[in-house]
Amino acid sequence: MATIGLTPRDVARELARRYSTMTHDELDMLESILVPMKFAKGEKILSEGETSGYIYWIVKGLVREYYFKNGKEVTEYMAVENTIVMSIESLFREQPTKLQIVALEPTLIYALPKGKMEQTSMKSVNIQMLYRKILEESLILSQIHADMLRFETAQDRYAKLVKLHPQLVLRAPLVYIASYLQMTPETLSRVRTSALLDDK
Amino acid sequence: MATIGLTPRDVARELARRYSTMTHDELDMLESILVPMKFAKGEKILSEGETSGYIYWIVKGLVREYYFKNGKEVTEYMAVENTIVMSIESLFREQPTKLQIVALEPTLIYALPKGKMEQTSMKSVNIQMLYRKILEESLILSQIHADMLRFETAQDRYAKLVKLHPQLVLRAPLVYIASYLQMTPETLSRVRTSALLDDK
DNA sequence: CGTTAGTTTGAGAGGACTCAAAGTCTGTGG
DNA sequence: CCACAGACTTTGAGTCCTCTCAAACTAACG
Repeated sequence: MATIGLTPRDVARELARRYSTMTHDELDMLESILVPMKFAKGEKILSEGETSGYIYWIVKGLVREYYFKNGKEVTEYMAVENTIVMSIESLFREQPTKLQIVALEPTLIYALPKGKMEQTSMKSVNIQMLYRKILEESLILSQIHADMLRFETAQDRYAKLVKLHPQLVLRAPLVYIASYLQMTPETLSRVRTSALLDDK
Repeated sequence: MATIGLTPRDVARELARRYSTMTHDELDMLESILVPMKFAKGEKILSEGETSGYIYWIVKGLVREYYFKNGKEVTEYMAVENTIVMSIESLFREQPTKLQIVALEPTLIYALPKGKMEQTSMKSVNIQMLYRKILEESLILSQIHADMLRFETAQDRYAKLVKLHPQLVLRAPLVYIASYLQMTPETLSRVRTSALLDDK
């Protein structure tokens, strides 16, 4: 399999393309702080109680973020390649995480250490911008997610997810999609079969 | 009525205290970019279609952020004094806002112009930090809000709001609290009366 | 002090939940 | 390479929470 797009340099370029613009020197800086990480299917990326210091950029794979609520697992977020995951509360308040992150597929991540991002932000305006844009985009995404869940039937929520994140729907197990969409697995199963019927 | 805490200087100090630390020069800079705004009850702070350039810091009053979904008003957010409101998508993507902001009480705001915040961030590390912390805090709040709405009964959601934002519950009209909590006004009304009975 | 916005109460319908059980898939070890 | 175990998905039946629609009531504002 080709590895194009998977070297640290490629990743730095991709981040720059998406969130900022950069000189060669800045690309060098960014590249130098990236931390590559590999996870097998089912492996924990972040475990409960750890304090996270990273923003995770997913290069390849599928990842699930979840926590326990009233004794039940709740899927807070799922992400495929070319997106960002982080344990917001842990990262920014520097406290142990309640959110856990697992790989649902073999996953390659380049992690941005928060501390180094802050330091580097002081030296480079474009890296400062990169960091800020990442935060801004995360805010926008969290709003879009909230909107998807607001005042909609189970049917509509599922339809919207299919439109917004088709990859996710195709690759993630039903149970997790269900809890991401705030419904029981049984309901999602029924929604899916009736959605199929509607298509005809 | 006393005006302590309401001068630009006081506001700059309060922002510094909450989100960063600052030298006198930096306080001067911050103070110089603050834009005071006054709104009467019912007045629009941001109207549909405008492109917002501000982060609003509420010094006094109560504010509601809402949009239309399937022809109905949905309350996205409400905020009292010493909190921040902004139209995230409009501000960061520089596009016309779908979110509108209205004052539910006479409201005093000091607005932080995004452009100037960015410029000033390049001159001052602490203002850079202030800006970043504001974004980080907003992310955390949006998660806490999402958690409040997840997999809970109408009763529980209301109870949680009372705990998290008692001021809001006391001061905002029932209709808006209901739509903020994703339930109909009828349901909230019933929840409230039965909550009273439970207390005895 | 009337008019309108906001809140309460009632009755009925329906979507999503729970609990239960059967069926299917997947990966690991013999 | 097959078979079993555990994980995941589907199907069914019954219940309940929240919605909708309707109407009465109350409060706020000009």
